[in-house]
Order: sequence, then C-alpha cells, then structure tokens
Amino acid sequence: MKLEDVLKMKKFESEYHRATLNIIYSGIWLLEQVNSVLKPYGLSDQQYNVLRILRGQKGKPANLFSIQERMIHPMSNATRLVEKLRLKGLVKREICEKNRRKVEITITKKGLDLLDEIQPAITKSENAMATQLSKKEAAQLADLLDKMRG
Amino acid sequence: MKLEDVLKMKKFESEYHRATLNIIYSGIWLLEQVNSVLKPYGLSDQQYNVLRILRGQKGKPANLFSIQERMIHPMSNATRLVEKLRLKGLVKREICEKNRRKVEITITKKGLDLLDEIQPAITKSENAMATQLSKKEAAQLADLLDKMRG
DNA sequence: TTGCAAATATTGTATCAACAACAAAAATAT
DNA sequence: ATATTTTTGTTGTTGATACAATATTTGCAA
Repeated sequence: MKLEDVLKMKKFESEYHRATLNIIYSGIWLLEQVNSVLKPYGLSDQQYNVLRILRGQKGKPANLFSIQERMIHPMSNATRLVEKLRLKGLVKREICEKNRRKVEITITKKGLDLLDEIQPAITKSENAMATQLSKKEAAQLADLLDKMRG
Repeated sequence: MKLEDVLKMKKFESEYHRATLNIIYSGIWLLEQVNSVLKPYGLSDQQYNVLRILRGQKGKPANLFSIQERMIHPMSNATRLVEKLRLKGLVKREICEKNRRKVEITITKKGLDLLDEIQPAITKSENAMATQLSKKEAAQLADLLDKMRG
C-alpha cells in the first residue's frame, strides 16, 4: 500500500519529504512486525537485539558501552535493560578484573537456547519481505539508505 | 556510512536482513534529526505531526480518531497528546454538536504561526538528504519501501 | 605524587507510551 | 421502545525512555 494511502495524504511537498516519511513509517512498521513475533517470548526488540549482539561475541564478553555502540536504537540506559535480561537468566554480568570500571556481559546457555527457539519465527518474518522484493531490490534499498545518511 | 560500520557488524544473514536493519536504523536516525530541530520549540515529533495534519485540514476540524489514522506512529493515547497542545494554546477542542461522541480539534492561529516559524528549519533538514540523493533516487527509495510493505 | 580529566556505569526524576478497563453516545436489531 | 453493538474518547496503571546528576576507576599531566 502506498504511503499516501496509508496516511490519507493528497501529496508530498517533495520526493525528499515523501522519502523521509516513508523511511520513518516503514521503520516503525518493521519494528511492529518484529515485536509481534517476540511478544510470546516476553522480549522487547531491544532486549532481543542485545542478546544477538552477545551471541555474536562467541563467548567473549561485551561491556555495556560496546553494547550500546552496536544497537540500532540509541539506548539511554543499558544498565536497566541488561538487568532485566539478567533477572530472566539470559545473561550473566561480572566486573572486569583488568579494568574495574567495566562490566562484562555474556549470554548464558539459556539465552542462547531462547535465541535458537525464536530464530525460525524471526527468519520467517524477515523473509516475508522476499515475497515483495527481489534480493537485488533489497540490496538496492539498503544501498540507497546507506547513501542517504551520507 | 555503511550500516555494517555503524553497527560494527561483520556481515548480515541476507540482503533482506540487511535491508530490515537498515530501514529501522535509518528511520530512527531521521526521527532524531527531526527531533533535534523541534527541540528548541518544545515540540515532540508526534506533536508536530499532529499540528501538520490539522493544518492540512484547512480550517475543517478533525476528531481524535481521524488524527490517529493519519499519524506515522500509532498513537496509543491521542487524548493526552492533544491536551498538551491545547495547554500550549496551539489547538482548540470542542465537542461536536452533530455527534456528541466526537471531539473536534482545530489548529489555532498560534499553532499555525508556530508551524510557519519552524518550517524553514525542517525544510533545511529534509533537504540535507538532497545533497546525498538525487530526486530520482529519493523517489526510487520511497517506491521500494511502498513495495516492500506489500 | 597529587590533582585533574576521561571513561564507564548507576541512579533519580520526570515524561511518555502501551495496554486494558471504562464510559458515553449513536446506530442497529428485536 | 428497549436492548445490544459499535464508535469514539477518557482514565488508570504499569513499564519504558530521555536526560541529567552522580559515583568510581583509570590515565595522564604538572
């Protein structure tokens, strides 16, 4: 569905305005898709994102600062988000002995298992895009966005 | 800057995964741009969005329901958001006499003046995109997003 | 060495959003 | 006409988020 129909707009001020609104709208739309998949597992998209970053560490711990750097959302308080994951037993936190300012976060077995459990539903949701766009178009879209941000 | 550099990622699972993350990230990125422009005026992006919808009504009032339909964000409570605008004197609300369930919202002179005041900064921000993308590319980007959502 | 600046994390507070429950008016059905 | 359902909006509650203020550790400079 075209954005002007979704938002019941007659016209846009410019192609740049149309692109701007479309990117923002589509981002929110995609986040909702992801969240609806995650909801049954009791995770928010940000929590899921953090778990994936930690899995990508392959056992190496990550501190809060480096987690924030890699998040899609700028996370204004990593401490409380990670604490929620810890309470669920999905991550472990330890003070770094080398540099006592840092807190080392690692994903637990339980966290890895949960990611494995969720994976199929997420992949399915992401691949829904494949029915609309060819692989080439998806790549082109991402390239344009990279270019757009400068 | 490419998304993989921003998020310090080695690779993506697929072009679809890359596009998904890129759209979400770019949407948040754009929202931040808009918000930084609006901040000095004490408006959130949602409040600004509502004011623009009301201006588009050209004097005709809009009720809360129709405002929600046209918002980029699904707004979970329009009542309170509009109340904030009313307290600032930017909108007026009246019970619709024809259908007393409805509340008619109209933008005030003060609201219109504020929009005019903000306009140049917003346009400037939106046109920053023009230094990165041609008009044709912007259109192509928006088309791909429309297509992506199906 | 001492003092100051930078890096890292936590906490407090105020605002905002999601979700569900509720209410009132209007439309529809019996 | 009365009861039921739908539309529209409001409110309560709980949890999330932004932002600023505050520690604590480390690194560096005088």
